[in-house]
Amino acid sequence: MKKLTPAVLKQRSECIRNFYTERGRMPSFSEIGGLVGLSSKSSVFKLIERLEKEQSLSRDVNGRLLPGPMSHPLRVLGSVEAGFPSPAEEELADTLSLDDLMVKNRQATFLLKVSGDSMSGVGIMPGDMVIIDRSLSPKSGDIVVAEVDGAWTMKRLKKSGENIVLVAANPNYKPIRPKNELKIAGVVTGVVRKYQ
Amino acid sequence: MKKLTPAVLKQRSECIRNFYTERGRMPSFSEIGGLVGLSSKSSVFKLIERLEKEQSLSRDVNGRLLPGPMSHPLRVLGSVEAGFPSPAEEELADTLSLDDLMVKNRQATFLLKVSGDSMSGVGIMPGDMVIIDRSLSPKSGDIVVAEVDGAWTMKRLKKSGENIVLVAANPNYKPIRPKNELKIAGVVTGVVRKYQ
DNA sequence: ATTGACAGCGAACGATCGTTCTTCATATAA
DNA sequence: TTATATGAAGAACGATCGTTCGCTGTCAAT
Repeated sequence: MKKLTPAVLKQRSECIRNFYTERGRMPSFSEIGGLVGLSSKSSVFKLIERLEKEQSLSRDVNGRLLPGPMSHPLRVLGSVEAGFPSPAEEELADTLSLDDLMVKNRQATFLLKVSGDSMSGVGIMPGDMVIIDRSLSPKSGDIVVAEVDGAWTMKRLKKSGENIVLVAANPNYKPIRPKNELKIAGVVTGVVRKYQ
Repeated sequence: MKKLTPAVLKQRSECIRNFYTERGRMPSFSEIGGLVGLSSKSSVFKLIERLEKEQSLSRDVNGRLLPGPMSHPLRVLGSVEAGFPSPAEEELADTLSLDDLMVKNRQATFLLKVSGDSMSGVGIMPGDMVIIDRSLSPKSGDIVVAEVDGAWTMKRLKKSGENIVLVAANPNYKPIRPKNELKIAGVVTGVVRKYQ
């Protein structure tokens, strides 16, 4: 048999990962055999042993398979101006999942697409999606989604004593002082934007 | 025994869902028993049958458990100015995972923290994280991370024939015309920002 | 040509899986 | 009261799981 190249190993690892993202669970050894083209479970067993050593796979406390170190890993590197990392540095870097990073309380969280440029001054552009947490109590300085006098807007909340003002981050918009009621739907905890 | 109230049913369902989000896989029947406090697998079996009918759980083609309809759900709602949705609308809305939304090719993707305000004109602020895909071939108009004449920067790429220019989105920065070499590390496919 | 390492196959093992059945206790209805 | 429905327990089942062992064949170095 030919040598098992890293390329082949990676391809097989991706087969397994694809199964996980598509089906929401890890495949069994027999299923992995079918995915990568191995008719013996023991061959799969050896494959898994390898992938474990390479950290592209891990196991539960109970010995069950898990995708990657945990959850959906994304490499996090340094800052742009600090220089670009070498492959060696990458291996040391932390990994995380966007979901875990951005969402604390999944039950109370949802996404909202932004239209209008009232917050473009702080980098929230039309077309962006904002992550909103309903469970947080809004503090002064937070960006909130609120219903003021019948209309829904996204603005920055400013409290000074009893005085409450909603301020846009664009000088073209005037601060709003709610006359009657102010219903705050949630606090903006993050922004995501997708190019292409 | 007392009647099995919908509240209890929901609580047990959430126990299972929590296990999934924490551990990345569905629990076995015995494990579910431990989670919700049932010492018999057959009791768990009946519980699962119920949850299946209530659509709060589903099964594989192979009969394996799946969390809910599918994947890590995040509600996606309409745009801010279109008005805020009622609870009824929420249930109909699509759900998605941030990871699936933002990352196509996980192997070639990583995150980079932005420092400097050279791209603040397009809403990429200092402290934001950009999602970079190494596998994409940079096209004119893309925002790229590149090494020009020894220094790493994030700029917008402009090609016109053989002419290549890197343009900042901040008028304080002058366009860069790479003299010697231009190494493009990857294309920015998204931006995420986290408040608090 | 001989050797050794490696990739894969196939059989067999105990363990655990999900399922079914029977039994028991209790709450509700007649 | 008695009767019935319901929730849970427990035993037993075949099926599948992950694991181990021994074997074959091929590539590469000696």
